[in-house]
This record gives sequence, structure tokens and C-alpha cells, in this order.
Amino acid sequence: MAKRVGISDVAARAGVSPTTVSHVLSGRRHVSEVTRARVRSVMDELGWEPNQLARSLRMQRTLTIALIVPDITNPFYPSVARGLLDVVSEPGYQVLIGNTDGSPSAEKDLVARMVTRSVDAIVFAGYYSKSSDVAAAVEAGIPVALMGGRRASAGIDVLTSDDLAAGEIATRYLIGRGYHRIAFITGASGDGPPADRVKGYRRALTSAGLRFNSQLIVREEFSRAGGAAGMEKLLELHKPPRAVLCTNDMVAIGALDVARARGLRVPDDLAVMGFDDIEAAALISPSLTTIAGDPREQGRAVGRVLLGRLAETATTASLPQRILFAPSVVPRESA
Amino acid sequence: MAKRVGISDVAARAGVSPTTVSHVLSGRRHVSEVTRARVRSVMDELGWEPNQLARSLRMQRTLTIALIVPDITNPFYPSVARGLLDVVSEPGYQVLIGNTDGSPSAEKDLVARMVTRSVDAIVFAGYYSKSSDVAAAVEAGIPVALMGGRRASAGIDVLTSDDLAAGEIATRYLIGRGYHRIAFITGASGDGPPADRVKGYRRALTSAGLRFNSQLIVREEFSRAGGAAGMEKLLELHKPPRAVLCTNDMVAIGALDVARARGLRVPDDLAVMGFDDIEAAALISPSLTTIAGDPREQGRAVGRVLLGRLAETATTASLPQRILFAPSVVPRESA
DNA sequence: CTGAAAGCGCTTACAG
DNA sequence: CTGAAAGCGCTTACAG
Repeated sequence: MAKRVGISDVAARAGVSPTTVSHVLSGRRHVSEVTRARVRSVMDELGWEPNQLARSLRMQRTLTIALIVPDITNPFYPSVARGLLDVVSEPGYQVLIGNTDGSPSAEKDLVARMVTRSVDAIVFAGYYSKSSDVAAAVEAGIPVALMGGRRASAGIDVLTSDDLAAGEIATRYLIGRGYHRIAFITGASGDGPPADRVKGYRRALTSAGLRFNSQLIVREEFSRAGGAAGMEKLLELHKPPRAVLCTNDMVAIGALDVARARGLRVPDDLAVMGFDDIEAAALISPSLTTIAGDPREQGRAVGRVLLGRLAETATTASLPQRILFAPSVVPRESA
Repeated sequence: MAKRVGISDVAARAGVSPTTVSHVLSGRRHVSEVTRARVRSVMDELGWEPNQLARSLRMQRTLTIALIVPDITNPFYPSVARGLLDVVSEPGYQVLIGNTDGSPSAEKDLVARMVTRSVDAIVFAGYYSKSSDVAAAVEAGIPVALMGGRRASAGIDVLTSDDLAAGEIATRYLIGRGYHRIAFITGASGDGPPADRVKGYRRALTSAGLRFNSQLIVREEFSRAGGAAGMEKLLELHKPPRAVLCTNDMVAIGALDVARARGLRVPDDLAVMGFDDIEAAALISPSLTTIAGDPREQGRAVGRVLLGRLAETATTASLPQRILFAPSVVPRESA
């Protein structure tokens, strides 16, 4: 590899100053037709492209967005990444990914690293996203989009799926199909998305004039085994449910395992519904009716919000927003 | 946000030169105990961390690795990304992701962009990875790891799954379980991984003393529908196969659909095997026996190779390597 | 319409 | 043991 050519090489060869070369590139000041043509041809000839590093240092922006997630291996996040890339690539941004495994120290560390790298913006998704996780970025004046947070605050826009609506929509769907005795297999109580889904379930029951029965809420692990255990418990009830909502698709698959083992017909004897629409939901048999957000669209929305922030000036800045993504039913065989 | 503090602020406050501050940070030259302690405390006090951009420009390395893939949404790639992060994060590298959709122009474009951004290394995975795709990087002296390429060349290490071995291993597994009439549902002929899998299948048959029968190779789309279509064709044969190898798991799931519809018992009447071990393979019923590489480990291997290249000097440089990843059988219910 | 010079924030030969 | 100065490769006030 020969010595990399720089702007001054181009300038010398074209018989102009680096200033002028820079201006033909940026178009930020008029350059005479002939000069411009000459510079352009020298650029092509030498194959020169401006070094982004130097440019970034000088212009104080890197055209880089950090995407910090708990586990890039969880299919939700690649879809978000895709959506983000969909909208930010065109204006020239690249995305830097960071994986935290949900560890608070890794989260802090990664945010700090991204700050020292002068990323232009950060999208942060933690299992329990809190604004304190991104304090270092906010302090440095870097706009952040928090996925899954409870509320927006200065410098932090929040974008999250509407889990309460998800629970409501799922429940209304089952009620609409004639199921009145509906159970819910969820996890340990807390106040994350699972709790919101249960809240939506209660709300939908109430507004349909159905009684909420706490016996029909069972708490298990968020796994296939948890779903199976929950289903067993429900079937031991004096009056077992006719339909069961499961806090996520893996739990629903566990519930279906039990239904199959017991010889129950799904959805006739028992309807089963999950949340998230993982890839397997469509592939198992019976296929799983579930509630889906659109992670790629969420990624796009995040990109748009951030691009908006990056285009703002101090005087045009709008208030931090909280954007909720409405989910919808993906009807399949199980309910 | 106050004006960002720089190395000269730290130096001034500690009563030393920026040179010294830099050296206490890098440890590349001795600094007296007391000075070092003073500088350190000022660093903490002001919360100063060196601006990576400036550092990169000066040191001519960015501690950044680009990962260019066709579709980050294909679960194979997030796993590779994870493995890559596993090994490169510790020494301080970050990874920049690029999505090409397999478009040759997007591939060239992304490689070029990564070069202008002075990434330290590139891992490139195309659907049909060729070294010409990364020519710009090689010219710029940036080491590249090509995933899926046919051969290594100057500046390009190749790491790829051993599809020939995969086909052989799968076939031997079926033979070992007593299946002798084994079909293969694959795609249009070509010379990518699918063709290698078929080649391995032929080789295993031959070395087991079984006859290769071209009627038992059917070519369909790489999809669930393709798998179903292929299975139908095979069942129409005068003597249908007792076992079928499918070029990937989605195709295998299509084959299983047909088996279920026809009331065939799997694996007694018909054994079905796929390749790749997608998430759904374990979740469907009967669960799918398949062949798995270990994408995360592949990502780790890529990271190690690249880190090795980055540590090399002109004199210590070793020849480009081609590394093959051996797959293994994941035995489940379907075969 | 164009250029010389300063500066983004560091590191590192060079000198003492 | 330490510092002054040059330089990484650009962009942009400032001046003409």
C-alpha cells in the first residue's frame, strides 16, 4: 500500500489550495466551473476520498450511532438494528453495536466508551432501561433513544412497545372468539412489560363485564418449562380455563406441550396465545396465535427520532417524547 | 454541557505538560511517582478521558472492526457478531455493522465507506463471498476475514463452515441408524454450501458401499414450500426413500409438513434431517434432528484471527489461512 | 472567486 | 525525569 493520498496532494496536483478542494467537495462556497472540474478530475485520478477521522475531529461529529443492547442474539434486537440501519444509512451514519448481557456495569462501561468515541447519538435497550444508565451520554450532550423506559426526560426520548395495550388486545381477541374463562401464565410480579400485559388483561376483562379471578393468574419462570408447569397447575383447578394467555411465546410453547401430552384439542378444548411472535411461532403445529410488535419498524422509528434530534439546534429543540408502539394480533391455529 | 475538558486542561491543573499527562496514561515512559499521582488525581477530579477520535487520527488506528453481512436479521449473523464481540471487546475494539442485502453494489459501497473510516479490520460475509468484494480494503492494507470464501489470498483470511463434512456427517449418521435409501432435497445446482453438502452426501454413500441414485436428489426452492414440494415428489417415486436430508431446516420443516399430512410416522416410516439448527428446530414436534455449526464460536475464531493480524508486523506476518469449521449432529426426534 | 493559517485533541520524535 | 513543537488530515473563520 502506497502512502495514502491526502487533500494537499489533490490540491497540489490541481494547482489550488486545500481550502478549495474542500469546498468543491462540500459545495459550501462557490468555486469557478473550470477549477471545480479540474479538482474533480484530480480527485478521481488519485482516487482520493476524505479521511473521515480527520473530518470527524474537525467537525465534531462522527456520523456514528451506538446501539447498545442486552443480547444481540435475541432476535428482537437484530430486527431493531435493521430498522435503524434502514433509516440512518442513507444520510451516511454507521452503527456501532454493544452487547451488555444486561449487566449494569457493562452498560455503564459501554455508554462511557461510546461517549469517549464521540458517537453522535445512542440507542440504548436494557432489560430494565433506566435513564441513569445513560447519564454519561446525556451529560455529554449526546441524544439518546431509550427503548423500553418508563418516561422521557431531558436528552432522552423513550420508545417502547405498549404492553398494556398488548394485554388488552389479546384478551379482547379471545373474548371475541367466545372464550370467557381466560387464564394468564406470567412470571414473578414486578413492573416490567409482563406486569403491563397482565394489567391490560384485567382491564379488558373488566370492560367486557367479566370477573377477574386471581386463581387464573399463575406465576412461573419465563421459559418453556415454566409454561408447562403453569399449564399443569391450571388444569388441576376445579374449573380449568378454556383459554390461556402466556406472557411470551416460549411459555406458550410449554403450555402447548402439556395440551398435547394430555390429548387436549387446541383450540377447541383449550386456546393458547403468546406474545412476541418469535420465529418458531409460525413453524410449530398447531401454529401459535400471538401478539406482535414490529421490531424493525421500531428500529426505524428510533432512527427517525434520533435523526430529528441531530438536526435540531438549541432554539428548535422540542420536548423529549415517549412513543408507544401498538401491537396487533397474529391469528394462527392455536386460538 | 460545559466545554469538554481536554488534555491541556488536565496538564495545566496538574502543573505539567500535556506530554507528561499522555505518558502517565500510556505508561510508555517513566513518570515520577509524585507527578503521576498528581496527574491521576486531576484526571479523576476533572473526569477527563482521552478523546478517542484525536487519538485515532494521531495513532492511525481506530480500535474499530467492521462486520459486513447480508442480513443481520438472519440469526446466524447475530451469533457471529456475539462471538466477535466476545473476543475483541476486551482489547478495546468496537464493532461497526453493515447490512448489504446481498447487493454487490451495497457491498462495494460499504467496504469503501469502512475504508474511509479507517477501520482496523473487516469481517465480510456475503452470500457468495469473493475476494474482489473486499479489494478496496486489501489495497488500503486493512486485514480482512472473509466468511464463506473459497480461498485465502494476500490480506484475506478465509473462515467458513465445512459443508462437505456436514453432508458427510449427516449421511453417515443416517446410515448408522439403519437408513440406506436416503434422499436429498436441495436447491438449484451451483457451487455454494448446498452443493458441498450434496457432495459430502455422495461421498459418504460411496464410502459406505451404497449406490448413489440421482433420482433421490430433488431440487426445489430453499423454503418450507420447497421442502414440501420436494417431499411430495419423493413420495411419488416407485420406491420412496426411508430418510431424507434437507439442505436447511426450513426445507426440512416443509418435508415434515407433508409427512404429517400423509400420516407418516417420523422417524419410523420416514426420517427427516436438516442443516443449520435454527431456533425452531428444537421447538417443533417432532423436534428436528439437524447439523449445527457453532456460529458464535465462528465469530470468536474470526476475532482471534483478526487480532492476530493486527498484532503482526511486516516481518512477523504469516501466510493467509483458510479455516474450516467442522459441524456436528444435533440428534432429536426426527431422525 | 481564492488562499494562508488556525485548530479539532491527541501522541511522539527530538532535545535537554 | 520532563517539555516544546510538530503533525495526524481535514474544515472554516478571516482576509483579500
